[in-house]
Amino acid sequence: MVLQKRLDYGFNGYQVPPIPRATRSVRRRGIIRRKADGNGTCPFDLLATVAGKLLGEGESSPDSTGSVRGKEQGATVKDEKVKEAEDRSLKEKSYTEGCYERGFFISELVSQAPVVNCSLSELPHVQSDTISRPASASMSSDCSEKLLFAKQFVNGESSEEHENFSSKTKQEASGCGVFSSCTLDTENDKQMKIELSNKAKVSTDKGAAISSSKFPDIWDKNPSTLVTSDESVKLSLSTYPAPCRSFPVIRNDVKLANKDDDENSGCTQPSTPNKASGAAPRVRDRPIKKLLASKYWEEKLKSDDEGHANSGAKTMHVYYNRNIGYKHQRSQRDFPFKKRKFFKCGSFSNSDGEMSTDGISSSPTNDLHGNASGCPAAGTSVFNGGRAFLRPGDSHVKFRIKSFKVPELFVDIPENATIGSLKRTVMEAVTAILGGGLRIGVVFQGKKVRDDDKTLLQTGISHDYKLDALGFSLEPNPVQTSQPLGQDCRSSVLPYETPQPLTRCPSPSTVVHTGIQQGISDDHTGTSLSNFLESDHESAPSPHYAALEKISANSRALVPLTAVNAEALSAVPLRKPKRSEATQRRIRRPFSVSEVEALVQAVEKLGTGRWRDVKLRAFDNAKHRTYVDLKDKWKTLVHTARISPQQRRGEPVPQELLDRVLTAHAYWSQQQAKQQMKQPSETYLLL
DNA sequence: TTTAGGG
DNA sequence: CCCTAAA
Repeated sequence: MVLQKRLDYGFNGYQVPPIPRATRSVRRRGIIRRKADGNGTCPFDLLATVAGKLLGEGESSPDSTGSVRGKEQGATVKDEKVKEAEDRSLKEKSYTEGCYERGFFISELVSQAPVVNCSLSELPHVQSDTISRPASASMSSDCSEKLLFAKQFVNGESSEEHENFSSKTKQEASGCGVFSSCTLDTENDKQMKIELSNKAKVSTDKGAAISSSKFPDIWDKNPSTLVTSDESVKLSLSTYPAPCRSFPVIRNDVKLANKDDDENSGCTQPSTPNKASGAAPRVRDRPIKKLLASKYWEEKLKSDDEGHANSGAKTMHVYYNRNIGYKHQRSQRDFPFKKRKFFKCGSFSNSDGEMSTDGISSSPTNDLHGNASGCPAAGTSVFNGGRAFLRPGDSHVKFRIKSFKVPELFVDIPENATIGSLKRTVMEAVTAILGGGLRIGVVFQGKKVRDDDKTLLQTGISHDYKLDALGFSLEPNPVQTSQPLGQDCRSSVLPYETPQPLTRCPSPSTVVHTGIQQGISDDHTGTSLSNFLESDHESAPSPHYAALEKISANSRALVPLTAVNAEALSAVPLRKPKRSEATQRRIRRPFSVSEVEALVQAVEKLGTGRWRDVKLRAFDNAKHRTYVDLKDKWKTLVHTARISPQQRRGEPVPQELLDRVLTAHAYWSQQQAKQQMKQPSETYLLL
């Protein structure tokens, strides 16, 4: 029985570390400089820049070594330490600072003991204050079973929410209840679920409308484990930030700019009581590679304390990365990660305070407020506070994006899976999300800026713009298949410009970490990513992917099952737009006459429709010729044979061969037709 | 993974 | 050649 148990983890949001870490490359720094002048960059460029940094950076530096805390801890379930970590994470998340919390809370409820509160309180990272609320909420539900509940709260809701917080939490708790229903009700069943989500509450409650039934997919595969109850769904929806996520923006900090390192960066909010916030920052910085490594987490965790790695001081110039790696999306179901269907608009913004120049986190409340503004009922998801500074004489507007949040993830993993596998699973999920394609949305003064051609100046984004006025959001690509919810919410958002290829986030790990940690850094920025689930990491060109893949590979050994769902917001697929370098088109290699002959000969013998055999027979050693290539070549040969010699291009193919092509084609077509005749007849007979 | 087709 | 739906 035990073995059978699974854990579902829903991570609502991971935060993506602030993009940049100052340390090494520019990219790390979150700072982006843009010209403010009219001629300068347009919003679109800005977006691209942001996205590029986020996604594009392939490698992140892994400096950190230490222990990772954030996520891992959260993830790790083992021992009390683990619990603590979870708690921590919870706290952090709960920390209201910025957004509510983006973190997740993970509480493990072990048999009947509603330990939650304690755990929360205990959470190391978090200052007790921040978290308590959420924690309580989650805590409230006791689950006899082990219940891991991690949630991020995202909120951008207004202050009201803030007040309501407790109530909300409760609700969420109830949401847990859902789980609980699974778990609690059936005490016998042991299930462990972890749900991490950033849920931003969506003012628009389409969510309500959404019933679990509508989104069965997510869970369906493992019904037992998954939470299907409507309530849960609702909750999540409600919580969820809409598809559009907003995140805090960036502030231009001169000061920050100067700093390099993680720790230094003003981003960190060390000062603030909320540790959670602090934690987040750390995460961000880490390079992806490290992230990958299991150690990665730990390191981050360690780093957290001290440093928040924040984006470095140096200003970065934006660059666009075009890495786009991704491949085809697999069906959602197949994909290990489950997507979350709904996305509403969730938005959360960070409060200004957080955004504060120094990187000082703002008080939670502030955040909330900020959020509120950020996510209007209307549903604009995005929001954030950002500041732009303009130095006199400087026509550039600098932005510093502290972090983007990664939207929730769902992980379904067996109870007996190892912590390591859990970590990997999460990592994979995160990776998938990031790899799915994102696009950036810009919100300025409460409105989405859709005109990519406008300059920053024209838009009003210049040195003197106000802090909260500018926000960026990560939006999922519309491409994704399912996005039932997401669409609704924000389809409006989508309309943005076409996505450009974004580079990948520098460090996935970071993201994750953050996530775990919880909304730590969020304060500033919340981002929502949409995720897709693309299964193929392979395709991903960027280094990240490589790293990721490794991870995943490793993890696989350990983890049997994982289902993660990423949600997709509505959005445009980033990747699609352009194929980044990563996915280069294979070089064109015209077939030589000899190859054509070999092909013709093989087809004459084997017939069409057996391309694999043809490949094996005639091109077994031609690694670059795939059976698809052979098939395509045959197709073109047939076409070539049918057209007049004058219309043919390229290296001329002996007419003799072309004749054979036509002959063989006709023959095999006939054969095929005969087969068809028989089959159908049988079918008819049956009918 | 292959096949089959459209792009 | 690429991309995908189907199988």
